[in-house]
Amino acid sequence: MKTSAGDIQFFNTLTREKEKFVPLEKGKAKMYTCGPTVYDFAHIGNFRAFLFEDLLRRWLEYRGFKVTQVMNLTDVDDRTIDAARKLGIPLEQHTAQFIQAFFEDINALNIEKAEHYPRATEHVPEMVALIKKLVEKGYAYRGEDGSIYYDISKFKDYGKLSKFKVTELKAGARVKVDEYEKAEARDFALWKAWDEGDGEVFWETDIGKGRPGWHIECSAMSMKYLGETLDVHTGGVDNMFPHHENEIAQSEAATGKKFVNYWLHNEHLLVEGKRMGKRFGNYYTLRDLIKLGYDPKAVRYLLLSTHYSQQFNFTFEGLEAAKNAIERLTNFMYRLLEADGKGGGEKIAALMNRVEKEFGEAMDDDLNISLALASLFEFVREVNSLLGNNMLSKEEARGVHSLMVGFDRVLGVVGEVQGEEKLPKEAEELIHRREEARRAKDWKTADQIRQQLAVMGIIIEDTPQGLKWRIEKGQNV
RNA sequence: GCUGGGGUGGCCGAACGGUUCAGGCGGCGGCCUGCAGAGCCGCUGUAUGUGGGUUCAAUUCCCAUCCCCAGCUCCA
Repeated sequence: MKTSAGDIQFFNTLTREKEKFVPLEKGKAKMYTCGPTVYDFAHIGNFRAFLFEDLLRRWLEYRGFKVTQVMNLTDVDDRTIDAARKLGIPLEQHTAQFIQAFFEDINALNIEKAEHYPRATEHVPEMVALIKKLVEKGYAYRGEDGSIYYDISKFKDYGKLSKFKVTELKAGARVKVDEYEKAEARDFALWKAWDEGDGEVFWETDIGKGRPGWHIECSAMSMKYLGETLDVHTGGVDNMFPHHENEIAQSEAATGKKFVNYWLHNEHLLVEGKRMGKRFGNYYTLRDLIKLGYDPKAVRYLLLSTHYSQQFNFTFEGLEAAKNAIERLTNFMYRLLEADGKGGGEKIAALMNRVEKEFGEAMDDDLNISLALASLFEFVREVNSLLGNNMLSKEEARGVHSLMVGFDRVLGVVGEVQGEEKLPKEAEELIHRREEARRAKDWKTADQIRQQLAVMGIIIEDTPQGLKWRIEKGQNV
């Protein structure tokens, strides 16, 4: 059975084909994952992207790769400046609270930490250096307004990611020619000369007073932390053009090297069939959902359970289903801890081999999570059946448990399942009284006590092997 | 207009030329249980937008057609 890395395939936007993942350096994966623009709370559509990136990261780790992930925090751009201006507070003060909120949210969603979270405002010198290089090489020019633009006609491969033809863009009806003073409408700003709208937000640099354009931060920061060429770059489909296209243009023009080997793009989240977006007002933040009583883990499961390249329609019905699916997995983990049966021998070993193989092959195939989950649930059902027949020894159950923990290191939805929990004294007392009541067939008292314990967050179950209890997690939500 | 992604059972979602078209959720019934919970088993009537074609065989390939969604200068 194959459990080693080497067979992972990704759908590469650059080639529009599934390709075997071959890293630059054996056993290592360098990824640049698009992060948030911190002008407001991120919504769950944003989190779909971050969850996809998390799944990708976790899968590479599962396959033994040492991952170096960079996630940028865009803390200076038109929107952050506008938002701070409207509130009349300094830019840093405005973005700080949303950076903090962002980390709280990804923590709640059990998203693994990236190695680096570079902020645009802290990398202006790197960006300026890159822009200077592009000017020197003749890829950029200064416009009449003092801003510096990238001349895409100089970059032969422009459009290779999004498959747009430059000439068509030029003639495109929606190009806003008035927006900037550009020699050609399709050129984009590398450096924006200060104007009144920027207020206090500007840097005095060799290339003038102003601020960086949007795209340059990703080129500069990925180079700084990952080198001139990286393995994987991810982001939402909306960023494919122009953002990622421009990143390629900037980076490859500056270095003369290929910027990214594998481009992965996640599709959008829809709400009631329409794209979720801040400009449409039909969005939920994670905080909204938590306020409504939903577990962030359910949100995680829901957003993860559909392949990243599919548009996904968010519904509360789906969220409910996700919650129940996690519960099934969690219950399974508890049952494993309690198992103490005769032993299933060959059967359980075969089941474990199969699920490990199927789960792995599915995930290797461009993170086919649906198929991976299918094999996982099938496994759960079959092992549950063995458990029901008391056919699983303590030893075997422990083996299954650690296998499941391994899967959950990828999925991140179950979390710690503790066997040895402490029961409050009064609860112990109540359980004792209930047992007595049951022995006396005083069902009314027994049910009353069970209800009382439930209010305390303690779940009681009567099984053929005797009474079982556990403390309900997430009572606070 | 140009460039992409889709249309699969009550809902969500795999598979993509061939054993019964996974799996989850929901519903119903059964087993177990004092009841409940968990779990297991069964069922959820001919599920692949429509019309053609290729093929021994199509959800899967081809053609046509309808519908939905997205991108097209700063929205993940």
